[in-house]
Amino acid sequence: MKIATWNVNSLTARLQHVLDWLIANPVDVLCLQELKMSDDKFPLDVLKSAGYEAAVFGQKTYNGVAILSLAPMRDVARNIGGFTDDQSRVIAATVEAPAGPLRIVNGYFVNGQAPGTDKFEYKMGWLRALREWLHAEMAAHPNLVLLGDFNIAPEDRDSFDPVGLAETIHHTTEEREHFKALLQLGLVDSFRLFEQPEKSFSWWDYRMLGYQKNRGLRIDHILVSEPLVPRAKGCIIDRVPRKWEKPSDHAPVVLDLDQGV
DNA sequence: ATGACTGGTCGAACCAGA
Repeated sequence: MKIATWNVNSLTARLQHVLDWLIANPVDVLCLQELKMSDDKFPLDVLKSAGYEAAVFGQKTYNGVAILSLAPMRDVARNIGGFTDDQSRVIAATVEAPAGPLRIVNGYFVNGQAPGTDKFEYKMGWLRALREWLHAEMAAHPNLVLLGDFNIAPEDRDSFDPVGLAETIHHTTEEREHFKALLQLGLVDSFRLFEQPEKSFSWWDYRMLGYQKNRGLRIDHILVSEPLVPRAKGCIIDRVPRKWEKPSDHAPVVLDLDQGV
């Protein structure tokens, strides 16, 4: 089965791209971020016609996340348990897969703007709360996938300019420590389980020909809990829709998960 | 050095993204 994540930068602007991409890539689960729409605007019907159930946690103008799934979902949870947040950034659901239930946790992590700002402090508090909540979530759900737009480039090789951008947003030691702390919970960065091209990125700035010059960052990730590691068959970044007209600035990331034995 | 693009909200220039 395949599980994907894609920050679409407005589902209103990108609905046709999502539908076109799903026809070419009929993944079992697609996690979306930055819907930029309230729940009542969510295109449930058209996605249903495409074969997908949806669990939605929208927000007007900013943020907003959703899980699309071919199989029914249950136990849908919104935002980080025990953490009060007026921004819609996390949705979780359990998907019944052939090899047993999978807990899907879809996050649109805080951007954080720049170290020293209020937004950066919000990012740090948010990441701390996420980790604490995930600790319990993983105990309850051994087969767990944490995926989405992390807004963290975990290592220097995940940035087009690690020296020039050292200790700037997405590259700070503090953010990277938070990423490592997620791994220490028992999660594995599935992309790095496999050999990958150098300069693999999932986001490119719209400005200054960012994509054409491959000036990007790898900030969209799919982490899997340890029991799922032997089932991971591949993880790729699909740059194709980034070349379409009026693209999202992010590309989808796709994990191929074996059915298991 | 700062700007650059893009989407949303408006109903003109913002904010926010990364």
